[in-house]
Amino acid sequence: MLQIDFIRDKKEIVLQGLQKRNFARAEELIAQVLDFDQKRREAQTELDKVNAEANNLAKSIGELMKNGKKDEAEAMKTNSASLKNRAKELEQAMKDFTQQRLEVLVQIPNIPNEVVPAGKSADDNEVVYQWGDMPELGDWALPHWDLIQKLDIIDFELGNKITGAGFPVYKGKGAKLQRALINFFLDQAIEAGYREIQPPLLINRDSGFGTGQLPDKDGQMYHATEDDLFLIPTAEVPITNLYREVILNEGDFPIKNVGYTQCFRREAGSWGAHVRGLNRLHQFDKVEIVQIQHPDKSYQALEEMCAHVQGLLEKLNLPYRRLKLCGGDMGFTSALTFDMEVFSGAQKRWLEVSSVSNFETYQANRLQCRFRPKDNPKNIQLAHTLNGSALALPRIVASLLENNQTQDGKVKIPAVLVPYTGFEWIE
RNA sequence: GGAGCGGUGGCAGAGUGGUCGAAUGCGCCGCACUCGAAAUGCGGUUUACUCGCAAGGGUAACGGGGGUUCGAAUCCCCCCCUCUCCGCCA
Repeated sequence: MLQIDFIRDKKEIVLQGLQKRNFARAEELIAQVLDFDQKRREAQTELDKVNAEANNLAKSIGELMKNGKKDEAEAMKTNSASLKNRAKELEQAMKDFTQQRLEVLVQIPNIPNEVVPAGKSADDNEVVYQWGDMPELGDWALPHWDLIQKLDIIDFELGNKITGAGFPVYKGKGAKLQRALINFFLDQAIEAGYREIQPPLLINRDSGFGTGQLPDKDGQMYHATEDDLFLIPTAEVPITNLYREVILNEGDFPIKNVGYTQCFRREAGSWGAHVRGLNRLHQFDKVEIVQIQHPDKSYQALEEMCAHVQGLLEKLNLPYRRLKLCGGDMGFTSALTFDMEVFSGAQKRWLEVSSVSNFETYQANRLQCRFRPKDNPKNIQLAHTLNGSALALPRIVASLLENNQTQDGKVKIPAVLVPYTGFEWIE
C-alpha cells in the first residue's frame, strides 16, 4: 500500500498517478484516507497528553505512599480514575481510525512509474521488443491439446477423475519434460546469481497480506479452512515474505532469490473457449525470481530480470515479444510491469509466459521490509521489491510442442533441454 | 491429538508490582592507546507513532488480546506460537 506520509505530502502526484490507471475512486478514497488520518492524529495527540498526566500522577502517588502520606495519596486516586476513562475512549478512537484508514488504504493501487503508458486495457500495451522467427507450420499443424493426446504425454481426463478440470496429469516424456524445464530454469537462475529457495506451499494470512493477495483477492486462492491457510498462487508470496518485518543493511543488497513451486489458482470466472488445454490451469509449475533492492537500483534490477527471462526464451528458441503494460492493464500492486509473450504456432496466438514487475515500496510497506542506509543508519527506509516468472511452464510447453512439431507427428526437443530430458524427440 | 516447559532488545540471558525501554555478556559503531593490529579502557547502540521551523519534547511496545491496580515485563483470564515427551505417521 502507499505510504501515508507520501499521500499527505504529495497528494497531487498520487492523484495523477491513479488517473493513469483509470482508477475511478481516487479522489474519494484519498479524501477518506486523509480524513481518517487527521482524526487519528488528533486522537493520539490527546491520548498522549492524558497518558502523560496519568503517568505523572501515578509517580506522585507512589512517592506519597513511600513517605507514608496515605491520605494524600488516596485523595489523588480519584483524579486518575477519570483520566483512565478518558484514555480508554481515546484508545478506542485511535484503534478505530487506524483500522478505517487501513481499510481504505488497501483499496488504493500503486502509482504507475512515469514511463507507464496511459491506456485502458491489454490493447493499449506497448510492444517494446520482438525476437525470433515466426514458425511456419502447414495446415497439418495441431494445437497442443491435440498433440498431447496423440503423444499421450499429458492427460486431462485422468486429472478430471482425480481432482477436476485444470489439474492435468503429466505422463512419461511429458512428466520428464516438466522436470527438465524446471531444472533448466533453476540452473539458469542460479548461474545468474540467484539463491535457490524451496518455500512452503501453504501460507498464513499475514503473508497473504504482505504481498497483496489479501484482503481482497482471497477468492483467487484455495483456502484450507481448518487451519486458515492458503495454497500459494505463486512462489512470489512465500519468497517475498521471507523479508517481512526485516530491517536489512544496505550492504545486503542485491537480494536475489529463485524458487520453483507448484502454483494453485482458483481462476474463478475466467474460463472460456480461449483457455483450452494448457493455456489456463488450476495447478501449474513455475520458477519465480524475486529481488529485494535498494530504491536507487530497482529499475536497473528490473531490466536485468527482463534480460534474464528473454535469455531463457532465446535459448529455447521461442519467438517472443516484450510488452510494457499500460496503466489500465497493470496489476494492483505494480509500478511498472513487462510481460513476455511467446508465439504459439498452431493456435496462432501470443501467450503470456512471464510477467516481470517492480513494486517499488508498495509491497515493502505492507511487508515492513526496510533497510539502513550506509551513510545514515538511523534513517531506515523501505526497500523495493521485484519479481518475475522465469518461467511459467504450461504455456512454454504448449508453444514448444506446437512450434517444434513435425509433419509426421513428432516433436523436437530444443538442444538446451536435451541434457535435461535425455531424449531428443517425443514421438 | 494429550502432557509439560517456555515466548523479554541484533543474539544470549536477568528481571515476579513503582525509581524498568529494561541488568549483564556477546555483537556492532565511535574515540583513546598503537607504526599498525590484537588486547584493554571510555562512550554509544530498539522500534513505531506523535508535537515542534528547529533545538527538543510526549506516548506506546517485554508473543497477541482482555482484566485487576493509582501504577503491570512482573498478578489473573483467553488466544497464538516454539520446544520437549507421549500418541499417530511419511
